[in-house]
Amino acid sequence: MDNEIGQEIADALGILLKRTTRAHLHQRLTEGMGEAVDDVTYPVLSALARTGPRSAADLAHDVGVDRSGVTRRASRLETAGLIRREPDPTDRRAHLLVLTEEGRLVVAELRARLADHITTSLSSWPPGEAETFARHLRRFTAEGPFV
Amino acid sequence: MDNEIGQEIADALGILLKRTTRAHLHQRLTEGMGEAVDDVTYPVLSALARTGPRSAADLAHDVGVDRSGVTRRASRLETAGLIRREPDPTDRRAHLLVLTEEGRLVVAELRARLADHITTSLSSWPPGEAETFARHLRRFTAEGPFV
DNA sequence: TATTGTTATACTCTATAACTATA
DNA sequence: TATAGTTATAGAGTATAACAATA
Repeated sequence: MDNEIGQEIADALGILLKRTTRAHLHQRLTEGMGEAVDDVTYPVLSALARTGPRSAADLAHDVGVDRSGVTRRASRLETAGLIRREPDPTDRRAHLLVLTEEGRLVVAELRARLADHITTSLSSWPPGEAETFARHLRRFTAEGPFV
Repeated sequence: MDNEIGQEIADALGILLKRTTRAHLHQRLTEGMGEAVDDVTYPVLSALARTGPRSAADLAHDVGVDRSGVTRRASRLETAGLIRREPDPTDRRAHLLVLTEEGRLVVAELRARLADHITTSLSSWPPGEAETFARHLRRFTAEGPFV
């Protein structure tokens, strides 16, 4: 057997996927953004920022919950003023979830903080290796064992 | 700003850390191992296999829950016959959680399946790049933004 | 006094199943 | 019929706070 590499990656993923990882990271990075922004609601904001206005059913797969879960998260975000619901002009059953201006600012700020945080943690790496790692990690998530 | 790399890694992590990732992966890999083995209880088994018998309070940090959480998971695993509780000879307040023979077999099998699964998904990578990625990922989890 | 394992409690988040409105 | 958003419900998992036993 030659599974050393697989084993090494599996062990590292075990640490990354610990339940507390997301929560701790977000807790540290969401300072001053209000209670509505946490590791549960951020994927909704992030997906809207990445792809533009979407319906709840459409977002469900990206976020990793079903449409009732998207509805609940959207309601929290709407109350906080970070998104708004608009009727879908092409389908009167559906609503589009749209980032408000404040929502856009929050996403931009949190994305910047997260990227900064990661960049800082890579600052001691040899030149070029961080780039290589980023490329590999992207490929791994795109075609890796989770797909 | 030169946060392209940080941003790229952040986006990839967003996919990796999706709530459903762990659950789906485990669901696919725990075929035939009984109901007690899932993404919630596996970290307990895995930590015991890695470090030997431990107390619940001692395991809590590794697993990412508090000691009451370890107790609950341990009770499920004990009922399933995968671990047993033994008195700690050095501290009569504590119990050591110990893998049974069946527990050892389950961990070994699941570790092998996981490593195989990852190795397979990397089989199309250029020679040497998987090794590089594994090394980078280990370093990233050891000293990265989560520490 | 402090820490151990355990349990009861309250809380959060989830999927499922309903419901109404529209395709 | 099927799918949209929403809501009530039940289930799983958690942290917190208690408890008795031991350090």
